[in-house]
Amino acid sequence: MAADKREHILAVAEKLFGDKGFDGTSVRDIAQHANVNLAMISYYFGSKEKLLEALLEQRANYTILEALNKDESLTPWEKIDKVIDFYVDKIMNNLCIHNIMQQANRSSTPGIKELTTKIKLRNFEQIKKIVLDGQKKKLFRKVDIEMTVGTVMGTISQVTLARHFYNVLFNIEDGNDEAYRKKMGPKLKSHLKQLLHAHLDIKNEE
Amino acid sequence: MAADKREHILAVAEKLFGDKGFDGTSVRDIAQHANVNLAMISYYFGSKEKLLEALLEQRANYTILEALNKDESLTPWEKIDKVIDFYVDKIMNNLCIHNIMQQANRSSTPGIKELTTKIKLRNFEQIKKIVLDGQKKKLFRKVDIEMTVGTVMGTISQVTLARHFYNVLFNIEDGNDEAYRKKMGPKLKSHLKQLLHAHLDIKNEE
DNA sequence: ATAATTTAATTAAACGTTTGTTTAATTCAA
DNA sequence: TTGAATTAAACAAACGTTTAATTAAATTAT
Repeated sequence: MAADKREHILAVAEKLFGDKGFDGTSVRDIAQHANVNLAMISYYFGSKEKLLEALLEQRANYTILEALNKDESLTPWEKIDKVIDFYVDKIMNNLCIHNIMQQANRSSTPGIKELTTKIKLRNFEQIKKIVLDGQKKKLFRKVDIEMTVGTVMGTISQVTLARHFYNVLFNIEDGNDEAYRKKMGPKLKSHLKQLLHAHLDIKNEE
Repeated sequence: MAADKREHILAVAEKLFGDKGFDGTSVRDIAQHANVNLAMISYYFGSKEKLLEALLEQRANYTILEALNKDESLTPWEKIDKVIDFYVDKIMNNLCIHNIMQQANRSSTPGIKELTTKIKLRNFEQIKKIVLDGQKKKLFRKVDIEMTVGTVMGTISQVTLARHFYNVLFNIEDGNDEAYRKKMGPKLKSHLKQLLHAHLDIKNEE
């Protein structure tokens, strides 16, 4: 069936782009790993670049944050914790696509650059709302919001990007996605929560 | 002269690898931008991979941290601030090589992978020492050291890797290195100091 | 329902470039 | 005059993409 094959190609491309980068992955690589004729990729997607665009557009449906922000029953503190849980899970379960997005900023076509920036901006705005709300309610102190969000995103990115470094640090087998998730996911969550609580708490205002 | 030419090729390669990635940069690209015959790159370095290795080995002389750590006159708090200043300056003034190191983890030869990991491990150990010392002196509270260092490295990396994102956020012209340094450097420093002070201060122990 | 016809999916082969690297000849400096 | 530096040209391999032919599926007509 056609739709299944398309999806399969996308899944294979995600893995390969994530592991070896866009430029480091050839169309023949993808075709071979997907057990698909080379020409099928041009047939379905038009080109290698378009394949990447299709991949990003399909995988970047970060709509849960908006929903979370509309939930009036949650306090800003609860929202912060939920955002961390959501983000860490999301990225730890999509290591490849996250790596692709981080790398997509260089070289690639302006369209892809703008697409990834748009996604990041949308997420940033949602977290910003939470922090502003917490400040209005006199729970959070004054902080540099842009940099605070950068710390959350950056800490998580660090764990997915410098993966080999953490494999060595924690004796995790290279390439074992499941073991990495299990070890680093909980570590990331509790660290980020503790960090943001100390950072944002109005009691720590200087 | 020979040594100068070698250095010039390294400088050009650094810029191009940093901008377009290792796989996205061709040997002909480098030769052309360096105004050097194509064959000179093989002649001087042996291969494209070896050129990258030479680049990393030359640029990764992070010895200042060790010196800083031996300075007994500084308190742990002062050391933290100095490490942040040092790191931010270092990376903001070497945006390209930092991007290269972040990307070098995928695809590339095991030798390069190990080299970048070794550098990161060395830096990690130095910061770890400072934190442990602060804890021994009852100034810092108990924290997850691996993740804390990850936050520092990750926040800085985020600012260099997601550069286009911050260009949009702060209305900085794309590609203007100097403007980026001037805007983001101070922001990074003051944010990280405030963040770590709240995070590490034993008074914020829960 | 079956045959005819049209559309979609799939293939192997070839296209022209670009890739990293090497060669063999030449120029330069010691 | 010897060895290093530099060059233009060529190398084979890999690249993304296209072509033209074939098979499978869907649609229409009988």
